[in-house]
Amino acid sequence: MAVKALKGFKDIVPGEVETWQFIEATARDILHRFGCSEIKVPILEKTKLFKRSIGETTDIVEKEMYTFSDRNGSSLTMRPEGTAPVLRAYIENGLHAAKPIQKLYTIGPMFRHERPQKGRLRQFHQISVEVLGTDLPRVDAELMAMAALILQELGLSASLEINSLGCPSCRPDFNKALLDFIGTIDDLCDDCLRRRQTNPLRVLDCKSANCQAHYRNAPSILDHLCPACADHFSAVKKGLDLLAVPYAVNPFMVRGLDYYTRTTFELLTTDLGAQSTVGAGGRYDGLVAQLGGPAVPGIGFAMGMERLALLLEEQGDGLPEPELDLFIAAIGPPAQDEAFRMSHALRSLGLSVAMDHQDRSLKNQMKQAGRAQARFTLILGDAELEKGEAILRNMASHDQIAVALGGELSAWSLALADKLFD
RNA sequence: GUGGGCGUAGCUCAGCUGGUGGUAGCCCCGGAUUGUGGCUCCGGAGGUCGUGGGUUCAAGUCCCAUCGCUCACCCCA
Repeated sequence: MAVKALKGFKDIVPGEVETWQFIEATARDILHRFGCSEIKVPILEKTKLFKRSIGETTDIVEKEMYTFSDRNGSSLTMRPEGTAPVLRAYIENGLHAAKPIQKLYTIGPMFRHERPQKGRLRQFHQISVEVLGTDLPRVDAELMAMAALILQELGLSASLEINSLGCPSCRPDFNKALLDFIGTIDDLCDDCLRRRQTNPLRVLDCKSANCQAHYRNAPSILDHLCPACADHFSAVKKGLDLLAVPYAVNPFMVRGLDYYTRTTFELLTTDLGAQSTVGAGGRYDGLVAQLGGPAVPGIGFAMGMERLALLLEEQGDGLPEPELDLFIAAIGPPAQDEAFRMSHALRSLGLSVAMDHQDRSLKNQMKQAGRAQARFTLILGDAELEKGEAILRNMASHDQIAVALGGELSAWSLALADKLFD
């Protein structure tokens, strides 16, 4: 049996990769419009980094990380998310000193050992953005508006939900109120009983109809925000209103990582099977300091590229086929030699050129040219070599003209080739 | 970690209560057109029926095991 890829690890093959390139190019373009700079960070980090940032008791850290020992015995982990490595790099390279506000993005693979399903893989890819050095609410609004714009320019629709998780000074109040409330319910489902211990907030997300009926009266985090957090949240909403970005407030929204403070948000869709989140993020004002850096606030989000690609299949218009400038159809060994030389010369001039090296029939080669979406085909056989000119065929119009070998051809450009047919 | 569905050609899939693997579609090659593509027609190539065992005169089909894929739960991008 041939060796196959690991479970949850996927190849992105020609025919699919064009979608990925489109996603990446679109995202990069928009990110740059908003003043973001790319940063490339390693895929392997010390395990400690993720335990400290994501949280020891989160599912990611407890059971989903690809962690193993290096040859010297130190514990390494393949990054399960992008924020921690980027913040580590930000601190390590002194980027806070280089610029008061850093807007950084990174694109690449993340790894989580989960059971794969639609829209979820063990190696998946994220576009991950971090804005460091400011806690102005408008930055939050701007970041969400940017995320929404990326989806919009990809031709995708998703809804934005926002919430505030408060800060270390107001969240404990809410946690206590929530736990008190849960304590009054006597028929929680098994999942919720477990969640009550591990992450009380998460019960509010329960899919059981019975539980949901109870939670309708649950305390809302938004009623427990301290004045500073409440002000921040209303300023964020005002910012979104000013930019005319539609959103819904969801006080029950929960995030899976421990480091979030204040603003959190998700971009949701119903077109991804059981997965509904295409992108998500939030503010993490204590995290940089917690990782040993300066006490600067930050906010970020990530979008799942597999999920974007799935959505493009569901909602998108399809991508244009790549074109080929020229196919050279050569008949017979002498013509093939000449065509071989020509193909390289023309590629050196900037044209995309294809030819066949297998001595196939002209008919077959024309077929290949058609399949490859060639704009022009150059036909070259013994007769043409003798005359010193080849036949240039415009594939769309079927017009053909004779062109001198070594003359027009050597000076070809795309524009010239079109003009030759006037 | 738990549960459901599915493994037949490179891809998408037929194959009924066991009885010789499909003129199937796409793709590929050749021909119709001695040197001119996308359409059409004709011909051809391509298979350890996931793997191992069992039942049977006979297994793609039934049974067991195993591996893989997939969807869902948990959780998440």
